[in-house]
Order: sequence, then C-alpha cells, then structure tokens
Amino acid sequence: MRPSVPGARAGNAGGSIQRVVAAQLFAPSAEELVAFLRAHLGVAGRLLQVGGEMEVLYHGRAASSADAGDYLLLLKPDGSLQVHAARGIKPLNWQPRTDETTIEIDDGRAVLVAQRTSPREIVRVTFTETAFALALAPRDEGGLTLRGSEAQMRRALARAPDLIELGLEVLDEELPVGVGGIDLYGRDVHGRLVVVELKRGKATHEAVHQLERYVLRIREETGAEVRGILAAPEITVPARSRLAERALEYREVTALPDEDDDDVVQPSLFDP
Amino acid sequence: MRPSVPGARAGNAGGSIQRVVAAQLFAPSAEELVAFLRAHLGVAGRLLQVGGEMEVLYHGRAASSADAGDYLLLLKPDGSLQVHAARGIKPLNWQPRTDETTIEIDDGRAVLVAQRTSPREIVRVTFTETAFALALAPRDEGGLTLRGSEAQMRRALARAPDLIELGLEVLDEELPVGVGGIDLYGRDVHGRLVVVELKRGKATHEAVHQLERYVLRIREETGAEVRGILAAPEITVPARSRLAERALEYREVTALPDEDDDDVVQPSLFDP
DNA sequence: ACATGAATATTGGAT
DNA sequence: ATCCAATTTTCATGT
Repeated sequence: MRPSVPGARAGNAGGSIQRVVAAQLFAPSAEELVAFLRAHLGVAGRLLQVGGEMEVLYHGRAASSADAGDYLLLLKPDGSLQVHAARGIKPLNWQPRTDETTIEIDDGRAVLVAQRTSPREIVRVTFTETAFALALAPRDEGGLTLRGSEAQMRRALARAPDLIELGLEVLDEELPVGVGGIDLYGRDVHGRLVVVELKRGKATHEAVHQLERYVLRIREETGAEVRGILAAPEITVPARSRLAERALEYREVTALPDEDDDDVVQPSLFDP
Repeated sequence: MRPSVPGARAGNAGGSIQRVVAAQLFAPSAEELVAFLRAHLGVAGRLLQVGGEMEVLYHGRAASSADAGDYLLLLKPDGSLQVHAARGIKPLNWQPRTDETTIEIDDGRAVLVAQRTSPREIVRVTFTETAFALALAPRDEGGLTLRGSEAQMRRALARAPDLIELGLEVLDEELPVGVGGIDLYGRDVHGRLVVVELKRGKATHEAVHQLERYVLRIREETGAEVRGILAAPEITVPARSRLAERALEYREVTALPDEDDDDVVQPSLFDP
C-alpha cells in the first residue's frame, strides 16, 4: 500500500515516476536551487518547474513588473517560459521563445534571466522563497486531432455547397484577392457570382467589413453582379444590421455537428 | 544543511513548503489519485497539478482528442483548467472557467470531467499513468504593473500631441464614431481635422482599413477636410502602400521608451 | 448578457 | 524574414 497524503515517498521511486519526475527539491536554499536549475537546464527534454514566492520583471515588446508573490514558473524544453498566478488561463508573464537562460545568485537570491534576441526581450525572475522545484522528463506526446476549425468548415462546405444554398457551385477556395483571400468563391443557380465569408464563431461587424471589401473588389474586377454571403453559426445584432444595409446576406451554418451526427457541417434550419 | 537532489524530504517540512505545497503524491494508483483530487478540489484556494500520461477529450466550441501522452494538468482555484504539453505557451487543451468538476474511477482509471454551462463545454481527462500530483496553496499575489499598452500610449500622446505633429491639438480620446472609437481626434496647425489611429505594435492593413473608415465617416459628418494619421512603431510594406494610395499618413511613435529614458512615448525621428 | 477591441497575443501557413 | 488570418483565442471594459 502506497502512502497517500502527504506524499512521504523519497526521490526516485519505481515505476513511471523516475521516467517523468527526473528530480525534485523542496524548500531549497538559493544555492541549491541554482545548482538544481543549472543541472537540469543543460539536459535536453527537461520541463522545469519552480513554485513559491518570486518577483518577475519583463522588458521587451512591453514592460512589466510583478511584485513578490506566490507563482508557478514553467520552463519547457523548447525554451518557452511562463509564470502562472492562481487565476486565469493566461500566464502573468511569459516568453514564447528564449535564446539564452542563465541562473545566478544575486544578493543572496537565486535569479533566473531568460533572454530572446528577436525581438530583444528579457524576463528576470527573482526567487524570494522557493517551496519546490521539479525537473520533469516528459516522454512522447500523443497526437492531437481537432474538429470544428474554420478550415474544416470550408472544406466541408466546398464539398457540399448546397448547405449554403441550393445549386451553389464552388469555383475556388481561399481565392486570393488583393490582400487576404475569399473563403469560398462561386456561382449561384442564376449564374451570379457569389463571395462567401466564413466564421466558425459568432460573426461580428469585422466579418461584414471583410465580406464587403471582397464583394466590392470582385464587382470592380468583373463588372458583374456579385452577391456576398456571410456564413456563420451566429451573428451579432449590429453586424446583422450592417449586412442588411449593404444588401449582403447571412446564412446559418454550424462548425460542429450534433454529438450524434457524423457530418461536420449542419444544414441551415432556414433552407427552403 | 538541506538535502539537494533528489529531494528526499518528507511531506511536510518546515518553512514555506507546507504553506505552498499542501500535499504531494508520487506514482499514485487510480484510487489514490481520485482520493487526493477529491480531497483538494473541495478546499478553496488550492492549485492542483497532475503530471504523467493522460488522454484528453474536449467538446464545446470545437472538439478535440489528444491520444495518451505525457502532459501536465493544472487546475487553478478559479476553476480554470489547462493541459500543457512539452512545447509552446498555449496549452494543448484548456478551459477558462468550469462550473463543475468531478473525478471518478472509470474502467480502473481515474477520470476527471470538467464542465462549463455557457457555452456548453466539457473536458475529460483520463489518467493512464500518473507520475505525481501536487496540491499547492498559493498565498497572496503581488501587484502587476504594465507599461507600453496602447492605452498608455494614447494618454501620453494626448498630453503631448507634438510627438505626433507640431501644433496638433487633441480634442478627444476614444471618440465614438459609428462602431468603435477614434483613438485620438484633433485639429492640426492649419485648422484641419485630424483622425489618429494608434497601434502599439507593427501596423497592418487592418489598421489602415480602420483609419480609412473613421476618416470617411468624419468627412461625411463634417463635410470638412479630414487628415488621417496612423501612428505606430512599425508598419508593414503593404499597409504603407495602401496608406499612400489613400493619401493617409504614417507617423512613427514607439510604445516604450528607451531603458534610460522616462518618457512613455518617444518623438518620431522624422519630426521637423 | 452582449458587443467591442487590445494583447508582450500565439500559432501555423504562404510567399 | 515578412505578411496574413485563425484561434476552443483570453481578457478587460462599457452598455
């Protein structure tokens, strides 16, 4: 029978633990923390963690300063760094990539400095009271599959354009026009050109602007009649108004099927 | 003298550790993990962590499935959840808020289900081989101050509009016009109306579109001559071209001062 | 609750 | 390297 709470197990137990938890350290001194981090920063694949009281300074695209508080620092093997507070998805401070990370003693405290060259940025973490440090050695990751992206929606609608409108013929996906691209470009049952702007979430006035720009551009280029359709699962009230003012259209399509359905895109409830 | 690597210290050592590390568990069985998580999920302020092999399913705004792999799960006291892989700032899976979190044994494995009501979302984590679990009790956070935001830039430029152009008089900040607002609205030394669009980073064609919309709107409303200025530290080449085509202007301003300077906004290098 | 826009956005793709 | 658009964007703010 294994001990449970609190874990009284020593450093390297058997089983998976020594493969994932490479090393651990509780309530270290500044010197111990520095030695620990230096040792493991040099090992490829290590995910390091430090928990406890720390101060964080950042200077780069912006600049920030976090007073001493209890945070959780993660240093991933790809050089990314994040400092988490007790709330929210987003870290308090972070760095997507770092080119150089050093750990030194400064004024009796362990100080980690992570720098990036382009753009020139620096994060400086001063550990004022460390509760623990962990060195993890994650093994392989599993694959990730995502459904319901806009790209999937677009491909599904290109295969089944009747879900947007009966008789719609799709001529192009991601058709480049000036800057950016038209999600779906085609011709309706009466031969009129159709520009379709897709959104996987609630469409806002920005999506209407995008559609408007594309429609005007195609009208200029072809001189023909061009319809514009905004296809999304939802639309904000102001966006709906603006659409109506410009004689553009809205079509309801959902990015995800119901859980008991296999299709990626559902037909609109309002199709004739 | 404290022990260093690997930490052979038992669960509740003295000092800060028992205040931050409430409990720990290494290589637990499914039952032990369930008991641990249940016990600590009920305690306010606990930040829970589970490391090891797990599968993650998500269904909500989109849907995703991550095969078994070594990940790190964070459950914060505010109900947010994130599953981190070894790379990147962003979690593999996450949930900004959860309304209900349960932990059960299913087919011999510990399974955590976190649900959110609005929008209806669910994250299901199946622990296939747990290396460790930690219950942290973070104490107070320090304050965070940030410099270099667009709002700061705007306030600084409103106080010192000469940094944009000599003689510029600012009449309004965040002036609502249709949808959205004009960052800075004023009058130049010749009495012409001026619309200023600010960006704290590199300005793209979207910023030009925004400026264009505002300028056209103000021209319509006033019938007067209206200048449009895009103020940013950088601008993309296509955005610069589009500006020129529309007879709009670019002014270089930086969001952050040099490190040895106290001003928030630097004057343009090209000012007369 | 809804709408809006900033963000140290991050990330992936195309050129 | 640059530019662009999506993102389960998240987040703060105003209405």
